[in-house]
Order: sequence, then structure tokens, then C-alpha cells
Amino acid sequence: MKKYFKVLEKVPLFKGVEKELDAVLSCLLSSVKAYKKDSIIFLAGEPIHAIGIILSGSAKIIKEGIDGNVNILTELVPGDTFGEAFVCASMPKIFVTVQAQHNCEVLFINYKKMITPCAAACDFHTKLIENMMKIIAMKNIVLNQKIEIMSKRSIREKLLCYFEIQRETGNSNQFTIPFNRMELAEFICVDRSAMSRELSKMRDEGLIEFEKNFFKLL
Amino acid sequence: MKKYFKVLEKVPLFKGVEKELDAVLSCLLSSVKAYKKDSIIFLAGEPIHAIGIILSGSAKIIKEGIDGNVNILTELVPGDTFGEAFVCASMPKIFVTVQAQHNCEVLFINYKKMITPCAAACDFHTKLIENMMKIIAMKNIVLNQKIEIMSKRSIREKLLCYFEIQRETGNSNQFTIPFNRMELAEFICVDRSAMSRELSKMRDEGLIEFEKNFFKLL
DNA sequence: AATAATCGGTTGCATTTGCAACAAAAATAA
DNA sequence: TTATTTTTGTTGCAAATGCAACCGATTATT
Repeated sequence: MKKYFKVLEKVPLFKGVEKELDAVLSCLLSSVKAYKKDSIIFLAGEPIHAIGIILSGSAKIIKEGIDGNVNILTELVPGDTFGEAFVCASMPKIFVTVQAQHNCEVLFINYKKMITPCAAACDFHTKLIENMMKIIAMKNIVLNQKIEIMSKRSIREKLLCYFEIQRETGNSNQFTIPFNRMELAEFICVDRSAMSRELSKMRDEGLIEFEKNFFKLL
Repeated sequence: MKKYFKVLEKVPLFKGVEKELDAVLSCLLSSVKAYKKDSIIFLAGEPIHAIGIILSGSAKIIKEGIDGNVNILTELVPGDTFGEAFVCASMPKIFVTVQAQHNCEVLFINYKKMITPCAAACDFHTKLIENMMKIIAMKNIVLNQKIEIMSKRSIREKLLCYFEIQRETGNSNQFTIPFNRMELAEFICVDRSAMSRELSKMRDEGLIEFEKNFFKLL
């Protein structure tokens, strides 16, 4: 177990209990499982009762359409957590499939164990609960922001909405975004070239200035 | 307080502790405040530390753009909860504004109190935490579904994605949706008439059948 | 029953967008 | 350095979409 501490220390779920990780993990009945490349970790439609944390290797969350085409929703790397939403919502089954991309190892945390204070005076339960709540709530806020952006009808409005969020977040009219053009287009769900065209127009109209990932609102 | 039990009994946060509501509320240091029509309950940019529950009247969650135009995100009626995401995420400030639509009364639940087990043997804390987790996680799933729909490029794909979710949820190729045309269009963020046009086309092509809110996938 | 209001479908039209192909610029590799 | 790959911007074009206006059907109100 020790060899994973480097990874586990940085997992948001364990923030504040890094010192007691040994005790935490054994109290939570956590287990480690290894998966070969391409094998299934969670299968859509199956019930799940534990939260997964990638220890090594990588995995992907995929969604298979009725027509058979698969869609990669997220790529998971060491330290990433998955399945929380379904477990915490007590959903009878998970909607997505999690599949190993390379050989990988996964730590599973039993949810019931986590949120139930145990007989022993394990006072880190409160901290774990707080962390988990924070993780999910934060994701909630981020998802809402994304919906706010995507609910705009035109590319220009989507961009302005995204920029506005950046402005609010950084309290500044200028900022560096964490995407290149391609990624930004994917994030706001529009065509890259169409977005590029719109960005140029907005610059010509004196609304914004930009150079690579650096943007300035005028 | 008694007079609000009718409302509080049905609040998801209190599911499973309806019998002990009196004890719960006093342990949580909850307080009730009355607001006059149009007055501000939470102001965007301010810090918040409590979760709100509408007891009577109604309120709205609004977002003010930089250009001054306001956007109603949600309307809140008795029993509705608000502010959970920001409080549970420990955000330093709330991004949206909550304003009374009519005169209304709001119950505030202190978050710290809720997630911290108290000295007295209040074993309902665990239940409340579980409920809160479930509420936020569930919203998470719903938001993800909405994003999945909105990330589709065409109206047809958006509709099919929405229908597919309905199909999965109900395990049936036919279902009654909770929206009229106007609301459905708003939900998937497209123009109503354009959506109507697309629905007709899809029917003509033999993809679907529908009558009012009842849809059948073929 | 008569009237008004809401809802859903249709259509013409201008605009926006996605798509594809290409070119310039920048980054990376040889 | 030169060659190669990746990234970004540009443009023509066809298709999709939003918008507005309209009409008939359904529902609610008087």
C-alpha cells in the first residue's frame, strides 16, 4: 500500500487526512484491484457500491450509444476518482462504462463505510464526508457553468459567456485560458473553424484582443 | 414552526427524519427569516454559510450579466432548497443572486452544524448527510445528462439523445415527457419552431411517432 | 355557448454554422 | 539547419437554424 501514498496524498478526497491514511484505508475496508488493458472496471447497467480511485495506469469513462458508437467522456489518470456521483446518489445502476486504457490498478472505497461513523473513534469520517461533499458540489458548479455557456444560441454568445466566467474567476479583464483553439471549441461544443472565424470578427470589431491562449476583454 | 411541517416533511433533505424534525431543527441552529417581495435573499458575490429552504411564497435564482441583463435560472417554490452547491463546495462567495418573487419565508440550515456530529447523540446527522450527498450527486447526474444532450450539434441529435435518456430511464420505447413543446425546446436550448419542424421530419421519416407529450421510438 | 388564450405545426427568409479544403505560422523532430 | 507535424486562421458553400408571422386546434374563461 505504501507505494501508492505519493498518489493518494494528492487525492482531494483524502485532503486533511494524509497523516492517517493507513488507518483511514483499513477502516474503510478499501481494496485494490488490478485490471488488464481494455478490461471493464464498471459496466453500464450494473449496480455499484464503491468509489474508484486510479492508482496507476489509466482508464476511460465511455458511453455507448444505442447505435453502438462509443463516446469517450473522460480520461482517468492516477489520482482521479470515478463513480462518486452514482454511488452517492444511490443510483441502482451506473449509466456509463469505465474501461482500462492501459494495465491499471484501482483502489475502491466502500461508500456506506465512509459515510457511517464507525464504533471506533475514527474522527476522520467527518473530514472525508466534507471532502466528498465538496468534490461533488464543486463539480456541480462547474457543470452549471458549462450549461450556462452551452445554453447560448450563437458562438459569439458562448465565447462571451466563457470569457465572462474567466473574468469573474480571475477578477481581471485579461487571462490565460487552459485550452488551445481545438480544445476550446470542443469545450463550448462548436466547430473549430467557425469559432476561429467568430474570434477574428470579434477582434476586428474591437471587442477583444488575443494572442495564443492569452485574452483581453475591451 | 409546527405550521411548516407540511412543507418540511416533503423536503428531500429531511427524508427519513420526519418524525424527529423538531429535534433536528433545533440541533441545527436553524432559523426562519421573512422577506418582502423583491428583496434580496442571497446576493451574488457575498459569502454564504447556510442552505436555504423556501417555506412559503416564492423566489427566483437570477444571474446578472455584465451588461446588466438578468437571467432567471430557477424559480423556487415551497419545499425547494437553494445554495447547497455553493455551501457544500465551501465557495468563498455565491455566483448567483436569490431574490423573493413574492413575500416569502425561508428556513436556513447551518452547514457546519449539519455535517458535524454533535456531542448529544444526534444520530440523524448521518441521515442528513446521506440525504444532502444524494441530492447533490443526483443533480450532478442530471446536469451531466443535460450536457450530453446539449453537446450534440444538431436539433435532431439533441432530440434523439433526450429520447434515448427517456428510454433508458423508463426501460421502454415509449414514454410521456414532462414538457410541452415550448418547454422541451427551452430544455434542449433550441428554437421551438425549428424543433417542431425537425420533429415532423423525424415522424415523416418513420423514426418516431408522437401525440402531444407521448412519444414512441420506432 | 361564445370568447379569449394557449399551444403546436408550417413556411419563407436571412443568418449562422458546420464542413472541407487550403495556407500560413509555429512547434517539434531529424 | 531542414524537414515534418501541429496549430491556427481563412474562405466557399451547402445545410441547418433562428426568427417572425401565421393559422388551426385545443383548452380555459366568461
